[in-house]
Amino acid sequence: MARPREFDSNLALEKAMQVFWSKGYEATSLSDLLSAMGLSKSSFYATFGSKHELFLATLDRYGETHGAKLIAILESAKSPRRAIATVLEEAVRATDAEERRGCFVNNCAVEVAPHDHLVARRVAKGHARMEEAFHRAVKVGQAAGEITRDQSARALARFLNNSLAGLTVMGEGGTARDTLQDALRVTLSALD
Amino acid sequence: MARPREFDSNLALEKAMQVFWSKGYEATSLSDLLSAMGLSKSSFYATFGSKHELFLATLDRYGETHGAKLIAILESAKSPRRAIATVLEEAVRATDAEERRGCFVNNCAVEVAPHDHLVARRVAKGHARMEEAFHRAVKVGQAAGEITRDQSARALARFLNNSLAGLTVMGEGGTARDTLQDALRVTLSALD
DNA sequence: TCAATTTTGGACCGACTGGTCCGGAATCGT
DNA sequence: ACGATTCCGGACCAGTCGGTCCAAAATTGA
Repeated sequence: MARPREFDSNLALEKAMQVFWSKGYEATSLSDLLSAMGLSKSSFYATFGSKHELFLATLDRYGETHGAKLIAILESAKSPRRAIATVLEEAVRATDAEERRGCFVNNCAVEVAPHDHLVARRVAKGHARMEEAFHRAVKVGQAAGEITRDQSARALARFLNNSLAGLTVMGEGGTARDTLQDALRVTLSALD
Repeated sequence: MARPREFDSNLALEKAMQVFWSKGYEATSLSDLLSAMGLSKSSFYATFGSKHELFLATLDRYGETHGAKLIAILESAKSPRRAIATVLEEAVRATDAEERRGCFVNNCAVEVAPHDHLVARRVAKGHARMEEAFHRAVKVGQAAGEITRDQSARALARFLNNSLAGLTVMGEGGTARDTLQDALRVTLSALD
């Protein structure tokens, strides 16, 4: 019995994430979401509860997709040093996109986290997972002699995470690619 | 002739900046501004034109006050190396404040700049001024032998600017002080 | 004192906000 | 074919949004 739902809720969630990522939380209206997700108000509220709950869900989704992808790169079998460079270069490359929207987690850290502890928790978790991934990569790299042992793996991981956040934010501000590449180059040289 | 204005428009601008800095552009309503600035709607529009024009004015003001302060530190007669450390430490220290609100310019880079080229221009200018200040400090430091000459002063300046942006964003996301200090320490060690 | 000038509070505007609710349509198992 | 169940479009809600406008009050130089 029961009529089956006519929309793919996973797909709708993905669409919603794209909108939030592009426009931010406050600037995204219900009708923005409804038209992007392609469903009616009733279905929206029945399925996702509210704009805020949906937002939390999109943040989670971001972690499971984009976040996981970066982490996978860091854990790839190739040289950890090279993997780290790839991740940072990815942030620089994103600057070329027609639409600069940075990293969803960092956007949330700036716009929403200070006033919303549920968002803050997710942001902190996202950062922590990236730090752990960097940490593992650095440890492997140190063992392989690719990365300096003058600094602890933990400190280097935190440093890399911080530089990555910087790149995404500077990129959103419109900083030229060359400028970011200079910053990236020095960042990587700190691993020597 | 003419009745003199009853409010200090500079003070009102300062109050408005504090509100925008704390809440962001979209989340700040007209009534938030009016009550913080202590003036009526008519005076508001007669003096500042619109919410958006006021926002641009507060961004300019931020550059002339907070931005200039950081630049002054970088140009202080003391050791440039020490001055650079002070500026970065300042970003870490800001994390302790009852309200984490990061750097107004970086907040704008994330929330507004991607969709508003007037804001984007001001953000770019703010970043450029910081880069120049870092650049001068690095050059002096290199001449004094405090800072490595393995990297160009320009690249180091861009690297420092990027790390600073990272610290402010990570701080807003709730990152622990120790974590930021690790990142800071490695950043400074890259100057060796 | 008085006209000129400017500021002021607040009424008012249409549009839109996020959110609720209901009646009809669609699809199921039987 | 039919009752049960679920979905969906859209009417509707009070509140707020940014912004305009005007009449009254206040302060000026003369």
